[in-house]
Amino acid sequence: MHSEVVASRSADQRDSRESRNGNPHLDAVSLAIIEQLQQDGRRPYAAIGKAVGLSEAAVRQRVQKLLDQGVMQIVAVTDPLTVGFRRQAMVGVNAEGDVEAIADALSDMSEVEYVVMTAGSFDILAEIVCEDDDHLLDVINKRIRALPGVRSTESFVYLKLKKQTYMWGTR
Amino acid sequence: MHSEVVASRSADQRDSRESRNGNPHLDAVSLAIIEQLQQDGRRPYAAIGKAVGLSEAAVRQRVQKLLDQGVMQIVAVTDPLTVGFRRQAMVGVNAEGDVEAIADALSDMSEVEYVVMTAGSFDILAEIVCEDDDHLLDVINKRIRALPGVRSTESFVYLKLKKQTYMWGTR
DNA sequence: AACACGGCTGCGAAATCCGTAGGTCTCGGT
DNA sequence: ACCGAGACCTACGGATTTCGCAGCCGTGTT
Repeated sequence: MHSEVVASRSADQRDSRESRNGNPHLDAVSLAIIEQLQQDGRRPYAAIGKAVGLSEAAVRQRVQKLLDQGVMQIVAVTDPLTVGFRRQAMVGVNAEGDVEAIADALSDMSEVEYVVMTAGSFDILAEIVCEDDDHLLDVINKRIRALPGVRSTESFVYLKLKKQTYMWGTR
Repeated sequence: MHSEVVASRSADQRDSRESRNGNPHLDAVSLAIIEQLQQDGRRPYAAIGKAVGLSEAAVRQRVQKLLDQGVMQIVAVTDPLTVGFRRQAMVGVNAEGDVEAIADALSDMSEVEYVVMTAGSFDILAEIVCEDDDHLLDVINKRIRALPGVRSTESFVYLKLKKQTYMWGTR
């Protein structure tokens, strides 16, 4: 049937401290719960409990804790194209000075979906979601390049999205 | 209070065909429903109904349809770091020949979270999620560079994730 | 030993979900 | 003009789920 996760109780309870990097530690059962919710964010607690070998209430408490801790969130994700956003691009940014401040400024823009500081020939990568070419042009040229400290940018306009998963932790 | 979406009934019902690009058309009410679920994927239908001005059953039917059509999915998303993936990178790929086939090959790799074909100095951008440096190195050098048609790659190792939203359609 | 703490179970009440029947409006065919 | 099909909504009762809480059990501390 569905692979039960049998976890010795005592082992579970020992594992509920923080690991050294300050992140909450996740045991096998919590990972299994996350996997269930990655398949269907609305799956009932009782069904999850049956799959991972826990009571409904226990699953509910764990899920609530994972949400509170910010380990996961349960959200609707959409295909941008069907929601009316026809132009997307990844923008590589070269910056000088306070790079993190620039990353914060990018994060404040609503058209910017994703910001990450990187090592390599770009200091920052930012994903932009726009309604049309004019909108995209405006964001890149007028707003991003105008930020103080931005030395140069390079844009990669999306032609075709091939894969997009939310399956972290499910391998 | 919370901004009600008042939609003239007749206008709604007219709007439920396919738009010319084959994508299901979304009216204001469906967008409002999506917004609600982007804030909390488990929000009860009745609460959503109150917010968007529809009955519980109507919301339920719309949500089901949006899921069936693939317009959205309700899933748990996690912070990769807390789930044990410590190294991430964006890889830009230059390719020759059948670029789409290469993108497909990348998509088949479980470590590859995100693949997009682009215009610009890279043909493909791929996001890699790995457990450690060895794993990352292995994926990039042994598996990606080994693909026939891959001319060159450039990697951007993630230093700090600054923003990651799932708020498409919410502006 | 006693106690605090974290985590699990069990249970009853409240809230939610689900299927379905029935109404309205629009469009298309006869 | 009329009728039927289809899309979408509301209403409603029964099944299911969620929720809060009391109680229990290991573990670690004093």
